[in-house]
Amino acid sequence: MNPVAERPTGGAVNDVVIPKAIELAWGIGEAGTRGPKRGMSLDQVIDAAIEVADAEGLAGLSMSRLAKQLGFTTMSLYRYVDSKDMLVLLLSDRVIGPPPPLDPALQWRDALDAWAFAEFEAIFKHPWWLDIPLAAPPAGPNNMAWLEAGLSAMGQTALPEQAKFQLVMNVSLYVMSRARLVREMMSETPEDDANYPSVLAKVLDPEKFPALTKALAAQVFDLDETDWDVADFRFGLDRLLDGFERYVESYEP
Amino acid sequence: MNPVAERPTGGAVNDVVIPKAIELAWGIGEAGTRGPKRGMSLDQVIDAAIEVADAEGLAGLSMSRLAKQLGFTTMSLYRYVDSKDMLVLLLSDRVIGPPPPLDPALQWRDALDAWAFAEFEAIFKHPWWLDIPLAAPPAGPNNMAWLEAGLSAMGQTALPEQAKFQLVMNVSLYVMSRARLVREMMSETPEDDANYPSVLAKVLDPEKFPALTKALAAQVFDLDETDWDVADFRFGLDRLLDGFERYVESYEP
DNA sequence: ATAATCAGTATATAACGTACACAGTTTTAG
DNA sequence: CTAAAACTGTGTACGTTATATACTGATTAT
Repeated sequence: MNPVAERPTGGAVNDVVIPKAIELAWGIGEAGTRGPKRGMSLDQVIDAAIEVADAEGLAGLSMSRLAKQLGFTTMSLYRYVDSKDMLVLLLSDRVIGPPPPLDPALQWRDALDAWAFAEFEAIFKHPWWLDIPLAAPPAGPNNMAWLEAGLSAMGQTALPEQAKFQLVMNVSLYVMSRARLVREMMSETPEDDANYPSVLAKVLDPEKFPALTKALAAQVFDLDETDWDVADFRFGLDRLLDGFERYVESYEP
Repeated sequence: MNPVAERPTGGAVNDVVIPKAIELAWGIGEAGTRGPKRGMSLDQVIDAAIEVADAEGLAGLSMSRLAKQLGFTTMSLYRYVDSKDMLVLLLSDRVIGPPPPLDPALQWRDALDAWAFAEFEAIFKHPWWLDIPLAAPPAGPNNMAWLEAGLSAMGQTALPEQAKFQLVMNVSLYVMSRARLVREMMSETPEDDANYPSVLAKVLDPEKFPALTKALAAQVFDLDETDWDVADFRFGLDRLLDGFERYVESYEP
């Protein structure tokens, strides 16, 4: 009845049970010395998974496909990871990578702005990242580093911690939402693109949808311009940060 | 070589091919008169799918599970729908329902605010809606009605249509992101909830994550308060609309 | 030396979406 | 009025998926 041996999963420090996935993400796995040497490392598995997803999307990433990539059998992967969900959780932190260093001389608004653009770009290095269903609040080292960078951008302000956190989070949510939109646009065939406004025009009754019809007539849904996406990302981010600015000013009279 | 008969899928009006899914969403399916009467209707299928998803989540909605609900065989469903993806697409419009009527006397900010809260509440009537992967830009009647309502809320302003659309869209994206967050919080066991901050505390090196450590010490991640979610939703929305206000004012000197 | 622990493999299972062929029903064309 | 065409729901079958389980063999601690 050893209470330590009794613990079902994960390691524990000072009565706090750390989920196994988080342990693995931070590399706090106690080695385990007996038995044969491993044929690969968890890092290799994760990196190979990223290769597969880069090539064939998240939907194309199956355990068997990944095993083939590594030259092992499907089931061998389960010696490194408890489940596919856990693998994806590790992926989601690894693939986003660390944030770029932020110039500490920047004012909070410029810093947050740069941070947002950096996240936007980081996402589009592996767009399938957006397909990962977020199950638990992120706790991997890269995710935490991004959060750290965002929070430190707000460090100059006199805001309470709660507010800093909320603002940073909201910027991140904005970036992810926008990235999703852009990805959606990209994934369409040019034919569909051209069709969308005309389909709407056919389907919408101008009497029931006057505002929409007006927007449609103003070619709101036509996205011929080359960098529709970045311009709109810029626009929305500026509005968002305008709102933040007003709030920050209310703390610096 | 009849060019009409040659068309592979969907109906067409004036050279614009309407995708079949959109036809079905708007109920523009030409009946098809020959053959036996149908045992059910597409609406019944969709409603049953909503029942299943309400009971067992989107992951629990399989074609066979849905068929059982309806008392038919799995394959019978494919007489109503080309694929599960198409069913889900129809679901995504049906389940969000129509927007509530907006008081036209409201100022744009109050109207948008009410609109955002209404969407927030609508989502939480069927939280699994958030799990639906958005494949194509939404074009169903309910989605369009929500968009119409949002745009008409901005109708009083002097903004160009593009800007109106962007602002409305950004509010909607904010609502969805926040809803995702709240859902994530809800889905956790109270035990995990309590653990998250302490796990972070164990894992984070205060030297490498000073800002995060400070936030952690300020109990930013402790969510004991009863309505944590609504308060933060309110907060972020206010900041967002503050930003909009500044922009709108720049058009009304 | 022997027992415990680990690695990778092989096999098997349940669930999934859906292609396909079929039998029965209703409407339309000749 | 008959026959063809179009449509319904069903049964069967296939390929994929994640993963449980039992195994063989390697390595190390006792």
